Amino acid sequence: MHGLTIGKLAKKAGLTIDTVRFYERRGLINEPARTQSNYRMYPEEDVARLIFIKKAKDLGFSLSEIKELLFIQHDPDASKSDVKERTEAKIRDVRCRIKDLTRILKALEQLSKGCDGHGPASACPILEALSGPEEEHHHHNGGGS
Amino acid sequence: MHGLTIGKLAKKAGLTIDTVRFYERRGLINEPARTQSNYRMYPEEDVARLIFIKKAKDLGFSLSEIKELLFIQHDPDASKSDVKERTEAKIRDVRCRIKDLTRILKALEQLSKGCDGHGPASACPILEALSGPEEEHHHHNGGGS
DNA sequence: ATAAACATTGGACCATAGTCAAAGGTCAAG
DNA sequence: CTTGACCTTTGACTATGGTCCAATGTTTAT
Ligand SMILES: [Zn+2]
Ligand SMILES: [Zn+2]
Ligand SMILES: [Zn+2]
Ligand SMILES: [Zn+2]
Repeated sequence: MHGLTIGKLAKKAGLTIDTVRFYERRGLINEPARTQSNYRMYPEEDVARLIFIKKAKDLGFSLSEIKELLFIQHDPDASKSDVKERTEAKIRDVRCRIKDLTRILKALEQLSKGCDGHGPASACPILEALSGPEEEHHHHNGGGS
Repeated sequence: MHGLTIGKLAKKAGLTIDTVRFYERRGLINEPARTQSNYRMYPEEDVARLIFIKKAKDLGFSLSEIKELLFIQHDPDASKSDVKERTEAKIRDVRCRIKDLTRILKALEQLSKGCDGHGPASACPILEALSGPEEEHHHHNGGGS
């Protein structure tokens, strides 16, 4: 018998069976062949495909973005620039999120610095700042994952 | 007549009616008094409370964390250190997320640098890197929001 | 008086990425 | 042949933060 059952596949890829089936429903992996008894039988290549998904996820790509990357990977007409553009878009997205978080961090640090941490909360400058008048604030660019 | 209907309140706070009711369900604002005709009537203070929520949200606090902050704010026995500790925890959380994103950014930049963007995707080093063998990777500290 | 604007409730639905359970069929070992 | 491990399906549920809808009731303005 050649091929892997879903359990073997999941184990090789370091995922759960549920996750593999979830990716199938989402169209990230092809519906595999079935045995006479209706068990899914996967080709060895699907291990690599799942590892691809995991790695891309670790890089911050969403499942739908990963789906596109997988499609590109298997499209003979796709060009490197298709991949590179998506990578650069993700870089912009991540940079934007880092900027947003950095602004938040600065604001939190300012607030924390203003509070000595002693005495009743009723006189806490952090709470006072949050209770103060409204301000303008930045709005985040769409972006993926 | 004193007090605000939900529409006025939402407008003053810059939220939608649905969001105000959602916050009520989540216990972020008290259930308000009702008129004879069952309309919610809010005290003016609730405007400040909603603005507090918005500001805390902009600082990266989750609704359940904000609920705690609001509770502290109105607890005569609460101390500044309760607030400060939560602020510092959020600072650690945000720093951790920035670090995670920075690692991701570096990895994406490396990948992007390796690809000239010309030619067929079949020879794209980005896709090759994603198809390669598995590596160890960092695991993110729990953390809130 | 009548229409527009506003309020009420309950519940469904969006996206994201799974996770779990129930009820049953299949396969390998002892 | 039975037990346990493995597989099948459907569908519900988790967490987060809302958003929208229908059907109905109320208030306000003209
Ligand atoms: Zn303080
Ligand atoms: Zn941003
Ligand atoms: Zn490339
Ligand atoms: Zn982290």
